Amino acid sequence: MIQPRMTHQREIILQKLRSVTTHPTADEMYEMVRQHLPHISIATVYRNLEWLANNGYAQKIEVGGRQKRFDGTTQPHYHVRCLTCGRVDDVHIPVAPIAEGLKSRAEEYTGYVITGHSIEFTGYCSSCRHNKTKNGNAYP
Amino acid sequence: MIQPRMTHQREIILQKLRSVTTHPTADEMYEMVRQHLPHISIATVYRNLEWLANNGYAQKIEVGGRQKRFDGTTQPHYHVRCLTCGRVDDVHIPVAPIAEGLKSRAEEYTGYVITGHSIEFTGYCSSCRHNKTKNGNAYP
DNA sequence: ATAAGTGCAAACGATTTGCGACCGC
DNA sequence: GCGGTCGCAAATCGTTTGCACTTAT
Repeated sequence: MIQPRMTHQREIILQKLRSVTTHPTADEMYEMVRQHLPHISIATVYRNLEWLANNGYAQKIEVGGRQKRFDGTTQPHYHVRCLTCGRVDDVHIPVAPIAEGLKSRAEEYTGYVITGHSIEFTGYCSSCRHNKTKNGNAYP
Repeated sequence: MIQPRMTHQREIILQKLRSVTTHPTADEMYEMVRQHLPHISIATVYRNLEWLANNGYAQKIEVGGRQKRFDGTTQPHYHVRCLTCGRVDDVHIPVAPIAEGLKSRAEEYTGYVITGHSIEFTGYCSSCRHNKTKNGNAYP
């Protein structure tokens, strides 16, 4: 039986994650947390983000792009990702009614037992539309 | 101005990709193509899959899991991923009517210009439900 | 006191890149 | 022949892991 501990590092990581509405990557979290805990290791950040996600304190979101992102919110919702700058924002469309319709249809068509779904929108955020200074499209 | 060439490697890669209904990862493609071109390099496979995706011959699909997958089909559709074995199948739900409703609502809520969306279902495929021999849940 | 958690550095898996040789057009 | 493409090996990027040391309970 595991006996989880609320360490100082874990506490700060969760607090920082909840303090933002963005969806930071592990290394963005590392930079944020380092301001309070300068000696923290990137491995500790990864381990704790994983732990927080597995224990219902946060969610790990696997959207397009190379890095995984983390979300301090636990209720289900959808995401938009900017194709220019890579930022990920929430889409506050009600999930439940959509989910019902999709789930049953998907089960019929595929023979899977469906346990979840996610929707990722892609497009251009307002700030990227304004500064047309293309940044090399780092996030295709 | 670029002058793309249909090299032997590119041709075989596309042909192999179109010959399957699965959604192979780059290294699965490498193994498949190697049966015909034993000296091909994994780098060539990556470069060509990227090229095919960027030039409308295939799509790169970025679902959960560590590796990206490729799809020889270019018309839009959704995917299901098995949480046990990691396989990805198509979900033949009509995309257009769903897309319209979602797109406009997402734009309203976020201020993004939405250019696309993808839906990924997760669940358990029929063969994984039958062999309950858990394989360590390699694909969370 | 004990086992969960840490920091560090090294290992890892997936993908990308630099470069000289090669081959479609 | 020119320039796009190849194969190879090395480099890079994000993430995970082994290990000796801390620390919360």
